[in-house]
Amino acid sequence: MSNDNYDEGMSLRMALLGLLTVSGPSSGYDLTKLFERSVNHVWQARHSQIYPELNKMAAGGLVVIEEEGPRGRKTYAVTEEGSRLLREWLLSAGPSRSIRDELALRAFLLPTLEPEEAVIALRDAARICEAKLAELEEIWRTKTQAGKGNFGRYALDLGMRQTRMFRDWARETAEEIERSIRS
Amino acid sequence: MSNDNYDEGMSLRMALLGLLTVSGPSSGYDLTKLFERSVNHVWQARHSQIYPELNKMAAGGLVVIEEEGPRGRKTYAVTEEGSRLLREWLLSAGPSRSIRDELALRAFLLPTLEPEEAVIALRDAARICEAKLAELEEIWRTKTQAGKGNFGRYALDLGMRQTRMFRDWARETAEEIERSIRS
DNA sequence: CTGATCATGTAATATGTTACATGATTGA
DNA sequence: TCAATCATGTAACATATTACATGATCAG
Repeated sequence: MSNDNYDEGMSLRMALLGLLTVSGPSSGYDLTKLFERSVNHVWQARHSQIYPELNKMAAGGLVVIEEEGPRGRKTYAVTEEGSRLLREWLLSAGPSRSIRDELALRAFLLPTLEPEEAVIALRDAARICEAKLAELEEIWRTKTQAGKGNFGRYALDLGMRQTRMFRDWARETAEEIERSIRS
Repeated sequence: MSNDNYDEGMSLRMALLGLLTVSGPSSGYDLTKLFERSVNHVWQARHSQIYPELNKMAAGGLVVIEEEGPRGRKTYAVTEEGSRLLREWLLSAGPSRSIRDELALRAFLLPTLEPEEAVIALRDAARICEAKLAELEEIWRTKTQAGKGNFGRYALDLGMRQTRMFRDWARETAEEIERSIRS
């Protein structure tokens, strides 16, 4: 039951399987923090969503409780079946774009503002990106020093590219609008 | 009640206010189609979500039923209050990135595959981007020809940049993995 | 012994998808 | 007349956020 032929919402499940695959057996608590530090740039999930999902996954045989630790800590590990499911999902491409990007939506609605105000909002956005980028670059430095493998590195690279791209768009669009104000 | 101090989920509301602002008074049916043809690239909503939301918005005084037409058709228009709310939302920046991007998530999880398979999936992703890019560029051409104003144009530009960025990332990452396979 | 962090969960509510349901109008 | 499209809605379910709730362990 739950989600077997319901392809949406598979994402959280896959994200968890992926994190478990790479980081090895982990608790829901670990996974919550891993989520925040890694996948978070493209997908969010809180502990209140992660814990029940792990229970469902365990019930479905995608993961097993490998060990029980100190304060009720449960360490999960991916099973053969979980591994197979993740692999299949990753290889089944499909041009299915399920995107929800609030920042892009804001961008989309920007032209409903007066040009002067749109410029202010765009400069704001660019400034936020700049800060974000500095943060990501700092992580990049610490990450490439320690030989922590490539997981997260590709995604981090993607995150930095994305942030740069958005910053540039915001700047250039602001300039374009300013030009059109003056003319 | 409903969502007043609940900042998530404000997005659908804002998208509808934005579309109404730009396209003028429209019905739920119109808005559903407008959604599909425009905002859809960054945010999705079905009619089953749009109709109830419009009713809530009308109850909250953000829109009014301006006219009732042929088959129960109701034409909504933005009120002063709705207009003000949209403007405030757009000007309240905040580094709040609420993103759910399935494609990026897949990318993130790629390193869990065998290198050879990851390369295949990356090439696949790049190919999909290429197709999407061609599609967006076609829209760009028809849009910049007809003087339909700047609505959608900034967002379309952003969409194209995003797609290009992702395609390049996929390609370059594929190449990097291939190099590491050979060594 | 005390505050920070580890660790797991549930409840209430909001958001989003699929499927179901109905009927009017238009154009061929 | 009949198929396509216009037009609105609800019901059941899945997904996600916020807040509530509890207690163990560790470091100073």
